[in-house]
Amino acid sequence: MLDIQQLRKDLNTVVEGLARRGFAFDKELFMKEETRRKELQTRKEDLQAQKNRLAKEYGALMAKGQATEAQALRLQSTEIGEQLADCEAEYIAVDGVLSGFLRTIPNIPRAEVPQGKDAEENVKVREWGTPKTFDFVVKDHVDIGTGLGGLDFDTAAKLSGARFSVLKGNMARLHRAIAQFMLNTHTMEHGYTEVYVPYMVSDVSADGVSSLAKFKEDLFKIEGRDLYLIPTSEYPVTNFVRDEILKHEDLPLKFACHSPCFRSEAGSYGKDTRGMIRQHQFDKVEIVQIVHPEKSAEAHEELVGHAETILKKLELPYRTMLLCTGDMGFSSAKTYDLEVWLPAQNAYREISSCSNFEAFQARRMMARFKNAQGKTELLHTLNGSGLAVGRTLVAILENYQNADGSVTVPTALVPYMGGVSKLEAVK
RNA sequence: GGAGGUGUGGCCGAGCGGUUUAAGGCACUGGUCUUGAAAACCAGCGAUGGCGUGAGUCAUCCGUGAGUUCGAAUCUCACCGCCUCCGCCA
Repeated sequence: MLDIQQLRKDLNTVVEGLARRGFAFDKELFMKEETRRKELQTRKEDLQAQKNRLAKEYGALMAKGQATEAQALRLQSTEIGEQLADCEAEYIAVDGVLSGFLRTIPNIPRAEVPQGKDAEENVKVREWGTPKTFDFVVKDHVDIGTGLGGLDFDTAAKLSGARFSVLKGNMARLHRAIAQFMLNTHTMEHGYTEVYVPYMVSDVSADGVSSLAKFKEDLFKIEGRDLYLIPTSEYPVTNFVRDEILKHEDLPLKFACHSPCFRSEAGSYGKDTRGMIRQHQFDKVEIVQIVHPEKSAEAHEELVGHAETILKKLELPYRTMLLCTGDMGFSSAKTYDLEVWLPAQNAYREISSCSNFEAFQARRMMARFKNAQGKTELLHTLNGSGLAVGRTLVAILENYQNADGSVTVPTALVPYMGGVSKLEAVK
């Protein structure tokens, strides 16, 4: 959510900022509703003040036994009460429209975010590793995984339909090893606190991190309950600080969380239908930081570095992309995507997305802290995938495949595999 | 699922129809004292929004929402959370 004060004082800057990401802000609607809202609020408060005064005077008169005089005040109060009821009803209606409108406006991109309309215009900021050359025809992760008997999409389809997978044997173990390895790296080397969280959140929590009104369709909802399956553990974890006022000396908060993620993938029909790239359910290790507003830009770079460390340790070639204004998510002010090399696709594919939301989420969820001067201020929130577990598995299968169909386990993961250094056919 | 209890500021906790402008304490901030610190003492100290250059001022907020009343933290109803006991169960 944007700052209403800024909208009032500096509307044009906001409108221009939003235009950069292709969002047309309805200036007229906003000004009309906002003017009306302010009028109604002033009137409402004035009536309330009158009513408060009359009630007090009434009490004083009754205490003195002047019942007749008191009676007159009571009539007056009733009359004001009626006016107040009308005014209040209108205020609630206007305020509802306005705050509903405000909550569907995306964040303003930071100045250094390149202008662009879609992923085509993202900017590469760095590249790490060199894609390996193979002296045989490379297979994609589906052929490799099913060939070894470790990936089973047919059984998954029987159980649950499309976009699910079943893992077996050392393939399942490797999947678990990847998550363990990531979690250990972030907690033991990067200073994050491990958390375990609910995989369902309330509508209020969901609306704290993004716009529930806008993105309801992307989530799975629990029937008959106001609960949603989380599309990422950003949802529960960032909400730790909702409606809180933290102490500045407790900042930054850094959390790492391994969880499954559930996405309806509405609107991506026909996209990445093969394999594990795009699933209704996948695991992810998320890293979240809650920081002082002056530190968020710095924290963002650090957090991207933490995600990159995982790819480096796994020796997977990747590149770091700065998303252009048109490709950023709703709540983000700046986003870096990490793209890992997939030999079978002969392309880099997204494996992590690291965003700085600045005060956007904090304002939605009233996440604040007391600064050194004792004033309450909004926090800044950031998060990133560190990394998507399923896609990491895909990248390992493809990059570490051997001519005989086996897959070498990356050195960093061997200890997590109980010493197993190669995936062979599952019996 | 059944029975009972409970929800008040950053935290603890009093208040159960009208100077509540939410007591008191802890924590925090400033000051006095001290070589320094602690202790003690003095003072300050909630959130959100409106108006005002400003000192200020007004409104709202005691789990949430409705209601009763001239007036609600306080009374009524519904919902939600938490706690205790019983039942069931991984």
